[in-house]
Amino acid sequence: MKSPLQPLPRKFYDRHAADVARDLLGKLLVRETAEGAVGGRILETEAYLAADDSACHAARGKTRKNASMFGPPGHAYVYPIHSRYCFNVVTEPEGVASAVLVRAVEPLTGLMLMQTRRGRDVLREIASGPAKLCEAFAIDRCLDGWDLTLGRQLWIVDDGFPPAPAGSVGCSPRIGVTSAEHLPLRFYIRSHALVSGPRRLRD
DNA sequence: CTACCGATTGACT
DNA sequence: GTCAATCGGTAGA
Repeated sequence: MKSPLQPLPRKFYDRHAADVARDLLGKLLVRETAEGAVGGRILETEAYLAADDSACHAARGKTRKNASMFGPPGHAYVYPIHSRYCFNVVTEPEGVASAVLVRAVEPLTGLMLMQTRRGRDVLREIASGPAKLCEAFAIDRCLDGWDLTLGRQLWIVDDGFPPAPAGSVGCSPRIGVTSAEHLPLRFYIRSHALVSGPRRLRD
């Protein structure tokens, strides 16, 4: 019998990024630091593909910034943008550079700590957005390349929460990208108040 | 070295 | 809805 807080195995991530993005919905993101533990359920993801995806950071080859994407699946890819951070999980075998951006989670544990880190109380301002989520979970450049299957510091678990039924999962173009903007690679829990973006992209 | 720009957010109309 | 702040990464002189 597995522990309910067992990290997702590497094979979960060793698949096409769009499949991983869809299947991450409903999983639990967990973060432990000296300040305490926080956790939240994943509500919204975006896939960035290894092939035919000009919006993927790896589309123009390997650099120091995107090196984690070229590594093994199940590791974090954390990058800075606009003076903030975004958190991805690396997918597909080593050398196939694809990833899934986690855009929103529903805060479940450690809400007070997250509110303190964010400097805000309103639930929708805690982790409804890729950079908001990183601040609430204290995810920064130090965690770029972190192995998410170790089950410490930062990992993802299946806590038995029922998978989202097909009808409750929305799919749309990715938010904020300026190329390949038509590809339907964003996945989210429909009509959930804590999904990021304008209202029309939430239901 | 400089110039440009972005997988964002928060403040404002 | 609009828009500016902000700064690391990248390309190019």
